Amino acid sequence: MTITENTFTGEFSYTLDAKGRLNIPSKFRSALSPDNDKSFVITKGMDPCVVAYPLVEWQQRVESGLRELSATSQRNRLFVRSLTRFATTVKLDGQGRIQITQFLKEYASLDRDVRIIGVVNKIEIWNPDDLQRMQDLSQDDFDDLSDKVIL
Amino acid sequence: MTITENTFTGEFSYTLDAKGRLNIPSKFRSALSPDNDKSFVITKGMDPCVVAYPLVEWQQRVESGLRELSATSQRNRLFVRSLTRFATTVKLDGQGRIQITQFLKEYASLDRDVRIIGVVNKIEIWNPDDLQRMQDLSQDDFDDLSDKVIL
DNA sequence: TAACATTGTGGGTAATAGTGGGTAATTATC
DNA sequence: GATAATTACCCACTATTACCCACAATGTTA
Repeated sequence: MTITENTFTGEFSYTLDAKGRLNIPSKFRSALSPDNDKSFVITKGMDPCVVAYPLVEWQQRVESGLRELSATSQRNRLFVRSLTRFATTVKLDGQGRIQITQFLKEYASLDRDVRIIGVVNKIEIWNPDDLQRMQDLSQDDFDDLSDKVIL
Repeated sequence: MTITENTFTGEFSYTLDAKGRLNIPSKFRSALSPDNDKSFVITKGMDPCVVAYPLVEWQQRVESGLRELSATSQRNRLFVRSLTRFATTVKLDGQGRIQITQFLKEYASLDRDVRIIGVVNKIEIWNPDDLQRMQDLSQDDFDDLSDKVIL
């Protein structure tokens, strides 16, 4: 198989309509493997954005990872809670859109125009202004990380 | 086999048509190994040009590395985002052309006439004027690099 | 050299994608 | 249990894209 399933790249501009519906780029929809049942898990990102995981990615990588964290540590409990509290499973409608919850819309200050970007194994949904405000990596940081990837 | 797969050399002049389509030199197309499914990943270059990787090259060298980076680190998130945001998978059409996204056209200030050059494992797409403006390496730089490559 | 294949380029058309809105079904509220 | 609010499902419109066909120029083969 050539195209990598559940892998997302690129940046797209979309609009959040009056009913709170958001179109998912067609390229992302077709990258979703069938076992996801056309569903994502959306939750609060670490940055001020909404993050959407393919359902199976969430179950296999995130949920199972969180399971490993001992609940005796307060820090762990806070971390787990912060991720799961706002996590919602959403399914694509007939037109390929998902519904963004009120809380997440406010958290990421999403208005009408949003920017959707693919970040390998997940998707981020941004307010265009916030995205632009994110500072770039310094050259030093870039150099540190460049042994992970050969460009 | 005479030609090395997924290896590109030479410089070619092509035109970007009104629909944003760009022909890939026939030599490059035939060098693409079949497992690429006639696809490239195009993205922002470090220089003001568009870079195109054969799909598998991108998956093996870039994507798989990015997958290993935990998103709990802010630096990692910035790094992954900076590389994937501008990356799009494009497939050759029946005539062997790819579609250049609006953003990349603007970034590399690509107009009608473009210069395509093969850079071993990837392809660069330049505005001819910008390419000419790039100065050549000095003899000192050559000396510094001479232990890396034997000419 | 004549016939043929390939390559770069252009354009028409059908299919798809993104967006908006109506209505029925479901859920929540009183 | 009746009503209001929300959500899910369906239909519709427009712009973009993908796919197909065409053709001139160049290269190749018999």
